[in-house]
Amino acid sequence: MPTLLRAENFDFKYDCSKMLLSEQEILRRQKREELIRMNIEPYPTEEFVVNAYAADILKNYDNNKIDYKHVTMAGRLMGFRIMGSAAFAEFQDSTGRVQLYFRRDDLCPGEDKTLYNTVFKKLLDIGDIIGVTGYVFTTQTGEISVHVQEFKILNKSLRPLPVVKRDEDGNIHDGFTDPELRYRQRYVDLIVNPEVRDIFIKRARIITTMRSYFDSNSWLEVETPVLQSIHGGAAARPFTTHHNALDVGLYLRIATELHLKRLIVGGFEGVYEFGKLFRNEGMDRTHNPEFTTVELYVAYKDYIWMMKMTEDVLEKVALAVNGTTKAQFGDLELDFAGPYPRLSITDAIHQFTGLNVEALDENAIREQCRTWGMDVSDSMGKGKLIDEIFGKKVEEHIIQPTFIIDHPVEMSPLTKKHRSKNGMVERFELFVNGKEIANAYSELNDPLEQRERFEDQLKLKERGDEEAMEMDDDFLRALDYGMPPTSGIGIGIDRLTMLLTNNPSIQEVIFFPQMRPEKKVEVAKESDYLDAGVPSVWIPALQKMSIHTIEQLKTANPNKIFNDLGGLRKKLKIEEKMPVLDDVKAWVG
RNA sequence: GAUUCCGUAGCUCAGCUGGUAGAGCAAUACACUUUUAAUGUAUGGGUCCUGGGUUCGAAUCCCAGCGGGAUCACCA
Repeated sequence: MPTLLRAENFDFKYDCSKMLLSEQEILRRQKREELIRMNIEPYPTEEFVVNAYAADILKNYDNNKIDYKHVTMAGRLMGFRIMGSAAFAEFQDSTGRVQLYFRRDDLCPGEDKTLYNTVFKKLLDIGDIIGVTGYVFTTQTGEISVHVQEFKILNKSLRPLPVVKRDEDGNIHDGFTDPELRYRQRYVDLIVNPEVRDIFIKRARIITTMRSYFDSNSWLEVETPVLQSIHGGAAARPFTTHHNALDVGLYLRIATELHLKRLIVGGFEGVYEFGKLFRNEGMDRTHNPEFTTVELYVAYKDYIWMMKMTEDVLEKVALAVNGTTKAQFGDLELDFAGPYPRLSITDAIHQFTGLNVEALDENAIREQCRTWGMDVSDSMGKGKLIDEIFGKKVEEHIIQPTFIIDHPVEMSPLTKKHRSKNGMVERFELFVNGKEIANAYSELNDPLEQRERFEDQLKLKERGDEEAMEMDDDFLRALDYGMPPTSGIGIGIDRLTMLLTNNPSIQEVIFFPQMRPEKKVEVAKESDYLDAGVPSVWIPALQKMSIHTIEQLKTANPNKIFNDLGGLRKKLKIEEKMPVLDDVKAWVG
């Protein structure tokens, strides 16, 4: 064993990305080697058959002790309390944690106590994955535990996990909390922060609940292209990419709308798609460049029907996720039980600002905006101004689920004109907690009017509006054949998940939110130093001087290296006699 | 994109007006047969984000850069 503890093997100084290893990482690599020397495979290939899970044991053992006389489990070691010839360990599987009890003389009934004294006590670490066989019992202090009779290493972990401690009241003592580390290394976050798992389990439940609701109505789940030569269906800046074989530029989709409506033309009565959309815009706590929506289109319906559908499905989703239609969000209690209030955009403005935009002309509204200090230009029409006022003055006040309906036509190029309100369209947006989470229309299906609306968009594009839609001739061709009257809706899955899991940040509900790439500094290997002419005995001394790259070595002052070498030779107990100054100059080159 | 705060051991964080780099957990060694975040004793562990500058001397002050958080702008 003593050899194990000397971190002198240079092969273990770097990880796979050539970063320098910490003391603990080197030690774990040496433990791995030691296991191999003892003919214990640290990474076994064969299946390990499990017949019990932590959550099940904790829940059912007290009422059904017979069934837990012989359990086999697999999971990760999360902590040890060793006391001589007996020990407790924290064990975590996919369902939760249970305590393991190890006793030397049970594991090693004969003379040879190596399995307990060496393999268990010395060679296992927090983070290792093991399989255990034993029986469930209750300790004197009343904790349901598994008395381990056999264990098998399933994976030796080479990197120390953060150790998060929780006391009886659930207080966290050493949290793994740095958002950057948590998002970049979500796997670690998931291992040590169980509440993070719960968010994603709820997210999955939101999706499966919606899917089964849609399926129960015989609407068809479909998939449409992500790579598109024309991006449409929303106002947003797209990502661009390139297809080599066709040698054409392509966009990543910003919406699924136009393809789904083509499928309604094709004769499906209802189609829906869960999928990623990509928008090349700013990132913040409510925006990720790729995000998930579901869009649903149902023929022979209008937006009034769609409001009822929305209330119904969201109520079911909230119930499925939290067991109640109410959802706690910060200090707020949101209630997803329908029906939700319906407020026209103009009434909403009147209610929250006192301004009656319907009675005023464009100029009067623009003046009012300027008195409020809003940044508005003369090119903005009445519709755009109404939209701006709503965004600046009203949106944030709408907390409980509310349908904002009947938007100005300028802002809605794919929406049918309102059946009775001039200049308006049949559209609703569902606002919750001041944020839009769904957007729906009575879909525009008059091909000629749709062409005019696209042409209006092109004019905006010519004036520099990067978000304006492009003309989509194939979509218009489809409408020429005839699309039944249809209502469609898009729901933001990420934002809905935020609301139902009480998370103010979208990064918390996306496994791997977009981050700037990590910059890695490649550290020189032993051979790199040797190539530069440095004898291997002096390499640790150079590393101690913080010369970790050959570039650093080449730009260093040889006199300083020479001087420091003298001191480090003593400190590192290097027996070799000192090189001469000219040798050092040769290393630097 | 703008403003602002932060970056110190594997993790969470101290480190004041510049003077030899600290704690808890984790790790290592020894002791310990029922512990509940936390047994005892001892030990090891650092590119103080990077690069410049000021200074006799910089984790600390100044400048620039990199990364992240928050707020705002755009957007869903």
